Parts: sequence; C-alpha cells; structure tokens
Amino acid sequence: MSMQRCCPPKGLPREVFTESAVLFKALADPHRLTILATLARADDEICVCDFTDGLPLNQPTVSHHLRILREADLVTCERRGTWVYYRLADDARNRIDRALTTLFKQKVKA
Amino acid sequence: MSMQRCCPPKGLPREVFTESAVLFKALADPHRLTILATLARADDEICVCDFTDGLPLNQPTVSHHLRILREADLVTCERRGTWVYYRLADDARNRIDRALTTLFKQKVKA
DNA sequence: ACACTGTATTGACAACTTTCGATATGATGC
DNA sequence: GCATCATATCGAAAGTTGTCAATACAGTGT
Repeated sequence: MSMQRCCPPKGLPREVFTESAVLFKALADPHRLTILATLARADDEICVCDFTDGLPLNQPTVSHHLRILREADLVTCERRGTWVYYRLADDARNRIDRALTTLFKQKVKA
Repeated sequence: MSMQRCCPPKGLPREVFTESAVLFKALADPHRLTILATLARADDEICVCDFTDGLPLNQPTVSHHLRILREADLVTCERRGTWVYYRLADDARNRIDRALTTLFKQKVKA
C-alpha cells in the first residue's frame, strides 16, 4: 500500500496568525513575563523604578522591554510627576485567550 | 507631596518564567501558528509533506519549525513508512493555559 | 535659569532566528 | 545492491533581539 498520496493543504486564513505571533513574541521573554506577572499581582500601578530595582537589567533595557509590552498593548502607562507608572492593560488576558481560541478552535463536528 | 519613594521590588519567583518563555517563543512565529492551527483542526495526524505543500517555505525550513514545536512538546510525530505524521500534543492547550494562569494569577484578596 | 532625578531613545555589539541550498539519513521497491 | 522518495540535519547569509553605555528628554525644586 505504497501509492498513498499526501493529503492536500488546509486552506487556512493566511495573515490571521501574524497578529497573534506579535502577541506571543511579546510574551516570549522571561523578563517581560516577570514584569507582567508583577503587574498582574499588583494592587495598583507600578513605577518603572521598581522594575529597574527588581530586575537584573539596566535601566535602558527595562525601558526597552516596557516599550515592547506597550506596543503589544499588554500594558498602559501614565506619567505622574517625574515617575511613570505602568499597569496591566484591562484586556491583556482576554486578548491572549482570544488568540488561543482562534489557534485551537476545534473543527466543526458533523 | 514629592518625597514619595518608589515601592520595593516584588519578590517573585525567578526562573519560573524561563520555562513559560520557551513555550511562548515556540508560539511566536506565524508559520508555526499556522502549523498548530492546522493540526488542531485536523481529524487525525498530518503528513509533513502537507506542510511543505501548504506553507510558502522550503522543506528544510518546515522541518526546522516542526523541530521547534517538537522540542516545546507542543506536537508529537510518528514515522510510518517513508512519511512522518505530526499531531498536536494532547496537553498542548493545557500547558499554555497553565502558563497563563501562573502569569496572571490574581493576588490573594483579603 | 540651573542642577538634579527618573525615564526614553540612540547606537553599537553579541547572540539568536529564520531561511535556504546542499547533504545526510531512513524507508521502499526494484 | 542501487534508485527513489520523504524527512532531517548542516552550514551559511540575512534579519531580528537583548543588552548596555551614552545621551536626550521631561519634571521638580532651588
């Protein structure tokens, strides 16, 4: 039984996953995950200087990671005086969950 | 009210997120997401050649992405004759969900 | 205006990723 | 054995990312 041919490609939507990939890319670093987890557990916002204190990274590197999280809309920030306070975006968890639902959506059962 | 000092660093577990980051890194590419979505929607396993047919990538590149998914334990594979068939790992979705739960775990409400 | 503090940006470098062509491995059929 | 097909691995090129030192920017207090 050797002439079995390989099945045809699935006609999946093309660029749908480019957007999700951006999201997951933002999650694909331990330091950024630490920042997010800290924000998720915080009562209110957290000052940038807390992260520069708490992470084994220099200030510009922390700023870099915060920017990536901002651009992925996972966090928001607000300047108050000299300090900038970050908080988790309201829909952060939901947006990730939605990406996962799209990814793993079950085929329709007949 | 200016002498407000920045709060102390949260004593979060250190290496907990290194593992999660590996998972998310595996998800951080559109082609790998396409592969996973295809597997999630498939009734049974899918032959490698389907991916090489269906993706705008050469065979070695597809193989590379499949390896990354394998090493993240998101997929499993089985050789049958000349062909190798891939399927979604049973706990793929659960492992991701667990990583997210750890990430976003709410602080304990008093 | 100036000095000072906290944060962001720039520019550079090393490390890692994605991609491919070439080659190797593994299985089938003669 | 040899030819053939499917998949994996290797090695190199191009692109991206994480990091830091240096610098710029923004706000405060004098």
